[in-house]
Amino acid sequence: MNDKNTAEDNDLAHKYKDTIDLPQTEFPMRGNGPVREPEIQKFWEEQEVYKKSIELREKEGAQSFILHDGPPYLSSDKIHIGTALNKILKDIVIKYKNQRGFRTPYIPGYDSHGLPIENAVVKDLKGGRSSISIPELRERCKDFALANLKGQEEKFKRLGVLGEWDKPYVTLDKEFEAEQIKLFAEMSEKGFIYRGLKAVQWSWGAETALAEAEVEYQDDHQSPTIHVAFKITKTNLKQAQGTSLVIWTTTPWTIPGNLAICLNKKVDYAAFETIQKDKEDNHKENNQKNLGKLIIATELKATFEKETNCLLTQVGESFKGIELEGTITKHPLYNRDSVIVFGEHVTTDAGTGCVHTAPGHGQEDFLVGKEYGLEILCPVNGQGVYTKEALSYKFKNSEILKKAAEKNQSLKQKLENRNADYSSEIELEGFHVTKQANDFIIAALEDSGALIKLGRITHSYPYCWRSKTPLIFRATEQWFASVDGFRKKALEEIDKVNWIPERGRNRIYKMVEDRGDWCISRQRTWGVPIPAFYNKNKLNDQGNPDSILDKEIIDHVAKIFAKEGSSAWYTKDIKELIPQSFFDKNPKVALEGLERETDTMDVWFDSGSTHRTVVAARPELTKPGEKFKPVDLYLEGSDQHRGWFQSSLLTSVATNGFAPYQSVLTHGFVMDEKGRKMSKSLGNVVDPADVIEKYGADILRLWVASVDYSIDIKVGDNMFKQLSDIYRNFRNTSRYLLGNLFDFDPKNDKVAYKDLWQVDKVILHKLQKLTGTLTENFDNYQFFKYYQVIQNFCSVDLSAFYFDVIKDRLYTHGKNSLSRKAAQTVLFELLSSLNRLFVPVLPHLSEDILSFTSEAIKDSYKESGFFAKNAGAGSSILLSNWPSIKDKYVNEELEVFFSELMQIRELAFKEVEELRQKKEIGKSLEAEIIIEAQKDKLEKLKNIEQELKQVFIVSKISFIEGTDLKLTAKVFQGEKCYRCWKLFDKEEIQNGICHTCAEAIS
RNA sequence: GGUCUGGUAACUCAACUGGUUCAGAGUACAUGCUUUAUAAGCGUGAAGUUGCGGGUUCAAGCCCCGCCCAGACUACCA
Repeated sequence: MNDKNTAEDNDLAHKYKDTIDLPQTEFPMRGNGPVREPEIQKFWEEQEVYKKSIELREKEGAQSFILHDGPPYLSSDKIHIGTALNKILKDIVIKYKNQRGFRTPYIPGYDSHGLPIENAVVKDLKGGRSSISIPELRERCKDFALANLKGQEEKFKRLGVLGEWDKPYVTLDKEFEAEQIKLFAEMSEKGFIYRGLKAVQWSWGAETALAEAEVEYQDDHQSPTIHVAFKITKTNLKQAQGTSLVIWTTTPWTIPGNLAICLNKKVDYAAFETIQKDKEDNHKENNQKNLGKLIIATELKATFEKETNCLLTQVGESFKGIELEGTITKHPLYNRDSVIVFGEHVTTDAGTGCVHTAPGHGQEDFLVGKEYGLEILCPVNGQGVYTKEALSYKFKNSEILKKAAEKNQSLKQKLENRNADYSSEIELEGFHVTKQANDFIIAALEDSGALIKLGRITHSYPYCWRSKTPLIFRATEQWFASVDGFRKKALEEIDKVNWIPERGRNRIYKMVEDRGDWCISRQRTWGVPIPAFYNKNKLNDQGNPDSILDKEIIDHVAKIFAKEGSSAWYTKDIKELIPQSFFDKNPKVALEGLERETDTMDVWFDSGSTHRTVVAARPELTKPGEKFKPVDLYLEGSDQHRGWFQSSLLTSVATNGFAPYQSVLTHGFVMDEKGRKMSKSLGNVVDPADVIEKYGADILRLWVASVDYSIDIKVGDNMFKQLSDIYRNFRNTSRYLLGNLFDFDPKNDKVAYKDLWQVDKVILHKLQKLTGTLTENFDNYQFFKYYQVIQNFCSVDLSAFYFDVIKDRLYTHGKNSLSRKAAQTVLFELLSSLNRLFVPVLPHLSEDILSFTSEAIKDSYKESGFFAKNAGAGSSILLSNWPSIKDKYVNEELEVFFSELMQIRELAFKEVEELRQKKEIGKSLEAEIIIEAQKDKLEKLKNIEQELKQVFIVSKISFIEGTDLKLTAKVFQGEKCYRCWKLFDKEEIQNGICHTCAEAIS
């Protein structure tokens, strides 16, 4: 081991230290994103980089690449990590495509109408929603939405997302609304819009019908369960005479709507003599009750006995359900028939095999009711309260009702408010279905003797996503888009779209194939009004005023909306909303008999119409002189298969006849580090704002680029810590490049390819390959491959290999030596490429790198195609071109040479490491490597002896001819050059330094 | 409940249509070196029963069946 710490050592080392060419740069080692990024973003804004990025490409005559933004919802001014992911993915695509020379307008959008906003606003109203007028309420909703828009916009910008932030699209824009109802009119013209009665999922909490998307199921819903006997009053089947059918239901409040009992034609039924044991009274002798003969499905006998505490004894032959055709029973509460019908949905999984059927209160019931021509009776209003049609009931035993009222205070209250005597005839009108009606009906059934058993069940039940109240089924009149009218075309179009990943195609295909008609109307205030009128003087089949949906009127209204916004619908006189020409053409319609529609459109219709209201309407998004065509890309979370992708597809196919997009890319959902869903209760929610505050936006963007977004995406602090390390590696790689290029002027210093060393050529080759791979990865939207590949290049090829190997040349060979300039030539190519390759994912880092790049190098960029044409001096890195592959640097042969070299290097390092472990050496320059190899191989290696020493970072290599390749290392007993630190034979050192060094400083 | 997707080292990803040897990289970790990228850099090392259990095959991380876990979508039990 050489002595290191003598005074002489220090003197000499100090003497020569100033003569070596160490890297020089101010580029900070740490990114300090939280502070530095906002500065960079300010620079982008001041430079109007977004605007320039479009204009420069336009001047080049570029093709457009249109990524149409799906609008996030404005219910909050914060953004979710999933939204951040989405926006960053979009921005990566846009930035990349722009670098590739495309004209890439990006117009951010916002979804501003709908229930959640309305609810939030109403919640803050002191006097409730009725305390202010509709236009006032709408005004507040608008303010609320726009305030949130400001908040979200700020956060999106902070992500480094570039776009038309000054002119985003918002679904509440006047022009947007005007175009939207025109689109609606067009669908109506084509016969795709109709008004119909439907059993819809109804939220009494929100007083509206809900779209499928707005329904959520709760698993722990508790319901009462009742077994109820319906006396048969007329039947042709002998076994059924003098018996009752038993139904089972979990919604007692639907009993007033009962019009039928549904059986399965093929299921076996039988009448049973039924004895019920009274549980509480079972010591007494008299603890049994004879319930008479009851009919249920035979298969359910045991279940029934258990559930109702009964003992069943079959009477007579069993029979198929079909044999009860024509049978009539009596409603247990009213003097009304309940007829027997049949349906396939009746199973023997649960209940009694006899299904209580209220056509106004259930999907299946509704369909069966229609099939059998039953009245669609729905005695419940929008608030979930019985109407007059629910009739009345008089208790024989008023004690039963009294007891029920004691248990249910709200029922008691209701009864007392009415001053009702418990024994009088009680109108059901005014009872709320879940709050009072259930208990009342149960009591009434008990009183009438029809109630066999009351129980409780915990099951999953649909709830309103906003008001969190249980849903009911209600048959109501609604506006629909008839998907049947264009389903076939829509499916054809799905197959023409490029779905990324491919399975997205199957998903949306099946959804569109199976879906029913699209219920478009919402009984809400905050939305685009459905531009329809009702004629009180003409009634439809349901006895309701006839509806008018007329293109001429809508076009007229659209003009008003375009000028004043859609609130005009509520503030203007009807007279102003309808053009005179309409009355001229329809002389039978009188103005006095008309009422305006109060429903608004489903918000999915708002966003689903953006291909018309935004893409076709904004000149930036259509190429000058070009007709509207499907945009290149929609990019959203996979939940949008049922949402935006579908609503956009449907409205576009219905009106344009084609899909609004050529490609659709979907990403998965963001989970926590363990792959669990994020939820407030688990406390595992990652807030993008926190990440930015702690690590900066580039780290967040790097995370986006590092994960396979096609499946579930995990996120957590550990990941960000690791990403920071990778980021630091990128940063230090850049810092090394900048530092060692401080004196390099590409104009004068570039070294010809033939004068480069082998390792230089290898790296240039690898850089070309890297560029090729990354281009491919981006073209295929495989960002995580980009991340892996570029990371590997920076740490393995550069940091651990090339940068280490060329240090001796850079630092000691002399400022203007060919070998130093050769290495710098490569570093220059690396800087020029990497700086731009970082852009899509790490724009801030890229800008930072450029700003610390020497003027000489920046000058050379101007003419080299580094930037978009005409980008001008002081340009942002965001105006750069994606690096292209330089064929002159591609050299496949070197690839083989390189991998061999790396293998040998590995062997050498292992040997050297052994010496180090034995404490015989410190740095590898203190070692000598002895290579033993076959003659021809040995010759090859001998030829590049100088280079090999650099590659192994040792001071000497000896060659011995042998059979197999073998490397050994030993301590090199030489003298140290105090300038370059390599060891030499004693006689080669003069004044403490070697010949080469002496030459370098002479 | 149904359909679909995924499960490879602590983390992010590899392993072409089943086939070169103990399933590979990077990061993290351990450890040594360096003080000439220095709040940096380099070397070396350990780390995986490829979710579990069967099966097909000369051969399975990859194909088949079952199960477990996670997620998404969809439906709803009257």
